[in-house]
Amino acid sequence: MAKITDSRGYAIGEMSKLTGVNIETIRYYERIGLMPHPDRTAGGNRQYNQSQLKQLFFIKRARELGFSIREIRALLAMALDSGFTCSEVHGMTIEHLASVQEKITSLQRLEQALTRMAAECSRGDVPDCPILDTLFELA
Amino acid sequence: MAKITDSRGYAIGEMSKLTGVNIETIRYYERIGLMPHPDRTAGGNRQYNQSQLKQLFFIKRARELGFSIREIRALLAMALDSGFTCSEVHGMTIEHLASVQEKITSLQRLEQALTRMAAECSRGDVPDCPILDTLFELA
DNA sequence: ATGCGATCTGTAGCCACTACAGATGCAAGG
DNA sequence: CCTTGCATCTGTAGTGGCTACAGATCGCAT
Repeated sequence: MAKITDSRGYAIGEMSKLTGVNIETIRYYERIGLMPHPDRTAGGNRQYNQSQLKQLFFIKRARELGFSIREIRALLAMALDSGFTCSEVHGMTIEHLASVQEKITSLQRLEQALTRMAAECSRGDVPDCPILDTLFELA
Repeated sequence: MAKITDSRGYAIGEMSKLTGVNIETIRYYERIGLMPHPDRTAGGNRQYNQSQLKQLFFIKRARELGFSIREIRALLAMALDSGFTCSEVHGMTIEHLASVQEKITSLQRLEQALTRMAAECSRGDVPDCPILDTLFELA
């Protein structure tokens, strides 16, 4: 049984390269308690283990899915304590999905408004612009 | 010719009610130079005029369209100086539109991923969850 | 004159990072 | 063993776009 992956742990730079999370951000996650305090070398450098690497991947992926830090904290608590239930996780996911869908809808409204405004514009070299007129109309 | 609207100017609270912009936010806009310094009463309260009201409406609308403060600064500069051209405004609008569309696309990708994850979930009362499994997979 | 809501200034907090400065750690080459 | 030079350390401040106070003052109606 050779110790392959866990032999000496990962320095913060390796963690960063492996996960794509910025070094400063990793330290930030530790500061706010999203990542645990890792071991230190004699000189004081951080040394991470395999499970901490997994956790950072987890956070990275959840962030990419648009979960907030607060939500990730909850997801992690569920993932690490064994007392969670799958339906709780499902609930959080559905809730988050709804907020993503809301954002999409409101951005699509913006898109339409902007498209309409741009279409009305002559693009000429004149200082008279229907886009600015629209913005300046008193409601 | 009765002085109706401009008679004594608007207090900040009126500005807020008329435009829907928070009082603190109006002061913030002044601090960062997005709104001009208005006149003051003898006692020091802000008194806004009609054109400042128009400007605040402008800002409000542009924010609702998702323009950043920096972009609004540029739009305002164009709107207030007469040296701007319509095609410049058009350009900014198109650029902003593109960034809105990018956001929509990326949110739609999130939406799909979340929907897929949620669908795989049994929602059971068990501590074994494909959603967390997905997040925990090493890439 | 008084009461009370509106407004004042100034500062700190929010989120999720990012960007330094200045001091060390660590590993490889000479 | 020593230097070199990159990696990492801590701590603080800045970003955007507000929001939320605290404690003082204004202004208007009674």
